Amino acid sequence: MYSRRVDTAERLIESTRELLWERGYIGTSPKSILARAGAGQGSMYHHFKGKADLARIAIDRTARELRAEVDRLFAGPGTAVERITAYLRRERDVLKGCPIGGLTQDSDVIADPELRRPIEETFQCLRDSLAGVLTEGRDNGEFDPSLDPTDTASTIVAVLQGGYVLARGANDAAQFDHAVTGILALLDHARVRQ
Amino acid sequence: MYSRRVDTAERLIESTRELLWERGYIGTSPKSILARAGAGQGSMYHHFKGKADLARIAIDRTARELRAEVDRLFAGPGTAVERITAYLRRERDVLKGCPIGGLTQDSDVIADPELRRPIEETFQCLRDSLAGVLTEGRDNGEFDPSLDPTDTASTIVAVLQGGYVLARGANDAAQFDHAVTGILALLDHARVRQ
DNA sequence: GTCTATATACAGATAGAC
DNA sequence: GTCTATCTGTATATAGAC
Repeated sequence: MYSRRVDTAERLIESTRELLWERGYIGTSPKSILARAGAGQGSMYHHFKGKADLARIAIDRTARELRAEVDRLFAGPGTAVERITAYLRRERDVLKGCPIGGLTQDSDVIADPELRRPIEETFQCLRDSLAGVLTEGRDNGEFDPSLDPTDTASTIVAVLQGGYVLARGANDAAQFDHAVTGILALLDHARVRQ
Repeated sequence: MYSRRVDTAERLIESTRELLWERGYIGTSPKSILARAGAGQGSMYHHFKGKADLARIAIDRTARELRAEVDRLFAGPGTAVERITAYLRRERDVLKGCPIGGLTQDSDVIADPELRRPIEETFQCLRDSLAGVLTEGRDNGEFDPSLDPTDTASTIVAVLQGGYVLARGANDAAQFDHAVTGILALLDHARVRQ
């Protein structure tokens, strides 16, 4: 039987995940991680090689969680438009930004292939899921045959990520919603009418 | 007659602009600014109150430049789609990211109204320009009357900002182009055919 | 495993000489 | 106006006691 108390390594990883989301990689110090986890220097360097190692594990976990949620949401029922709408309109803390997309602005993350890879894989996963749904929709007559599923999927992911950027820039979550409303309206124009 | 040699304050501002673009606000130290400008501590604190003051002036200038270019590009001739295409396809160093949009990920920037304001104003300016062009296009019959110019403008700015995010995440500028191609195709579906 | 002590370098700013 | 010296605190990591 495992201890009911969450162990120190686990608390360090979770604290790192929160801080990476709030402050980015450059802005997250080992000291702040230790303070949040309630641990001492020794614990961190016992369980992990250092800041980069801990960050890699934290980012990996966040990316895996996001991909799992994408898989779950797109596996559901509904037309292409319905599933895309559900994904774009799903509840989220817009002003916190995307825990994965936000890291792309961090030059130390982008420069380190170990840190960047989970980000790339997450975008790839999301794009693939969207492209799959769009292809389905096109092939069963929901969309105009001229619609390109992969380019359109890229556009939808970009609207999502750009929506976070606009919202944070204006300190107003509604900016995200406007961008989503706009892309859904445009997608509607690409639908085949009977 | 002014000295031909660019003065120290000017070099400090330009160095700060570059570093903010490359490393963000948190990641830019006074030391790195001084090294790039070839100046000593004393010069910086003589001309500016400190890092935040210098950053504010640098961000203001970058934002103003961007807005001026937006005004210039949208004042040109052409249909709505042509002008929007020209803006989205204009040459840019995609992998460096947007010098304004990238700052939205920086929590210290977003938390300081003085630093955030020029970002908000720049997005507002871009959205207004796009909305103006889209309204024109809708009113002269280029677009379907059901097209909402302001939501669509938000979407286009989001695609732009999100395109940078995707490109940096994949370390591949083509990701930006895919997203742009997708939104232009969707806009085409909203056009009125004769 | 976890703690505290310690080490080197840098962040960010001030003081005062020239 | 610009420089160097100096200051307090933090970043990141290692050492070694318990």
